[in-house]
Amino acid sequence: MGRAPSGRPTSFDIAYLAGVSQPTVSRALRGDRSVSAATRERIQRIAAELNYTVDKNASSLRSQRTHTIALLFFEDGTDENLINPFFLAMLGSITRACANRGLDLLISFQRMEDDWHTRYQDAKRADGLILLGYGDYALYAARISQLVAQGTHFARWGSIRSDRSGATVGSDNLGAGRLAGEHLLESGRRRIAFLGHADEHYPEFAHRYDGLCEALRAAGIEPDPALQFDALTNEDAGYRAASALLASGRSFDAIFAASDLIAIGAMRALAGASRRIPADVAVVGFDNIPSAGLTTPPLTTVQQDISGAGDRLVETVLAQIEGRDPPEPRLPSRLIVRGSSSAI
Amino acid sequence: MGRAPSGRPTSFDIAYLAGVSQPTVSRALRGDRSVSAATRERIQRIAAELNYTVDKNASSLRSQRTHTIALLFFEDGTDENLINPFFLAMLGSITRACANRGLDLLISFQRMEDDWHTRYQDAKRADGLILLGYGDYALYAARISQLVAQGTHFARWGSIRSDRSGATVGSDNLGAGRLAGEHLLESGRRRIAFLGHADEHYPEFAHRYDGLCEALRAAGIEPDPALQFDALTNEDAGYRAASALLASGRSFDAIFAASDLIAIGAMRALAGASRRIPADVAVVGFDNIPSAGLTTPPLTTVQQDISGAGDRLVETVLAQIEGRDPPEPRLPSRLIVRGSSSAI
DNA sequence: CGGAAGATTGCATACGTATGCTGGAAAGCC
DNA sequence: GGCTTTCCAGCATACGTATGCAATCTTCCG
Repeated sequence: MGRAPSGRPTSFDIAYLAGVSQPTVSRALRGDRSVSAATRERIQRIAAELNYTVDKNASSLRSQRTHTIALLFFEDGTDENLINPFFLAMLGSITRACANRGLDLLISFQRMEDDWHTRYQDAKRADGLILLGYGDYALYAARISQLVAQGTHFARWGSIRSDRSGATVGSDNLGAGRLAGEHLLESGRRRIAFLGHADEHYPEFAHRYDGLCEALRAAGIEPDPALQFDALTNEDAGYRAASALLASGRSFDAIFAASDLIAIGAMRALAGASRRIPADVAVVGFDNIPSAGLTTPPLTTVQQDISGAGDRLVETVLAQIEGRDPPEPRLPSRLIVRGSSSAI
Repeated sequence: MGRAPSGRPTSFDIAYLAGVSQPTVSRALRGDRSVSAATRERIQRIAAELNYTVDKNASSLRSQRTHTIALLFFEDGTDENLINPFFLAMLGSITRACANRGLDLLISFQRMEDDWHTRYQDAKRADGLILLGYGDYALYAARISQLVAQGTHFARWGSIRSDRSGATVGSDNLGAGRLAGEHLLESGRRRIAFLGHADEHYPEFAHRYDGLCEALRAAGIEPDPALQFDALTNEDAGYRAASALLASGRSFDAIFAASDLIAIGAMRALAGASRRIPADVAVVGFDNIPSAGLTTPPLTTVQQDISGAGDRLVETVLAQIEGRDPPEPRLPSRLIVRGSSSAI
């Protein structure tokens, strides 16, 4: 019945010591009911004594299940050394969600141009993928449909309205935009500028803008397209967008920025132009990054449900793998009111 | 010569199509010189056409090398949902270092109490470990020697003077503390308080304090132990430590905080007590987290060589795995001077 | 032209686990 | 008591790759 122990223990060693066959060990350790309780306990005890652990490689090879998820970040070239703080928070949440389910997490940063779409699941490294990244949506839309075509299990963080194919999980950006808009309207603002791209290349931002517009219209105000300025999600872009807004000469009494980093850049520009916040201009950001509480004045912002997001993303991937129905993909957000948007 | 292709391609399928044996395919794809250039190219072409990728599980099982490193974060209970920004930056750097070397990165957050010391390398999931975490050093010193005893390959981020066993990579905390001290002395400060633990439980902080003391003595000033206040690395602790300092009634004209988070908390306390920064009190932090540039006034701080750190950590683990000599473990830091510490 | 060295490739097998199938024993049923 | 059913465990094998060794073919040299 098997060979004697030697070196790092294998299931054969346990089998030898327990006086059973290797398959019985395998079954016992996975809690298979077809092993009697008595032998199961004996085997588990011996395994514990020997500090035995199942070899993941052998196990994955045989069962074709890795119990691992690969998390793929990507950013389009910019910010080589800095990671978007929002994604970092997300990373924490995803890690926890995986740990809770006994999954391992592989992590990798990708440039948009890499062939990330094939590397992990094909190499049997992971059972599924989670995709995370800002950037021009059009650039990876093609990759995504390729993933769908290949039958890759994946979930992605993004805007839900824009792609029905593939499993996308995301905040209710439309509702969140409306929330921000209503808050600014309630505090008496009427001319609300939006800093952030608002086209189909950046659907998340676009939906936030749409939500703002909805709130304005509901209050009987027709949105002014001239108050929308493009900005990608970093501080410099926010500074430039706000500078352009100031230079345009148009009057405005509030700024809704598509991200906190944009908002922070904008506040710098406003300070440079001696506009007082919130007296002259109210500012609302998006994401509630740690720095948001530290600006002067502290930044009012929209907080996404990050800890829910990790859970939802992991659950969505698992649902695909196991053929279950995916969970609700849309997550609520809430407004964090701070000093940058007090009433006039 | 092997069976015909079916389903996801294997090395047998490639072999069949190329009219060679499976071992030859394996050798060709790994660039083994013992395969003639002609066949190697033919095989590579066919493999590319079929979108073939080596099955990592099978490969790892056979070769006993995973080409994967496991990154283990841990924090002692506090901050369940927030991750220390410094470690996040580190994560980015480590990820990049792994990618550059073709390594995969497994990531996992651990509580100090878990049995992380056995889970990864024993299960053959990773060739080596990187350990990252603040917390009471005494708490995991035992685990670390256990790792060493087991022959686990690992590198850890920490303070170098305090443990010779195992491979520790870290900043030159002593030198960095001296740097901060000299800067404050040059700007005319004489009574410099230190906020952060300074005992053997937190060797990194202790060495920063030691560096400060060295600088003081070199300037002919005997350090006043009453100006040192314990603080763990978060904002609240900084606030409390600074409050205690203020309440002590002792005079001081500068604060050197063991981390930026502590510094930020301290600045809040100073503002509450109407002490002007830097006119009344200069403040220097440590880490240069993103928020450091956003405080009012912007925080002078010490920047560790994070991108070098990731590289060094990965290299140290690899050196152990491959039996090479480890690289120099000590990394230099530099001072980032901002508004919080201008001359009086 | 014989033999040795070198270059290529194939053969056999190992890595450690999981699982379909078979077989024997115990238990339940009429 | 003979039958079916249930429970438990073993046998055989597959997962896909990497590698020591033997075998073949070239080439080269005396």
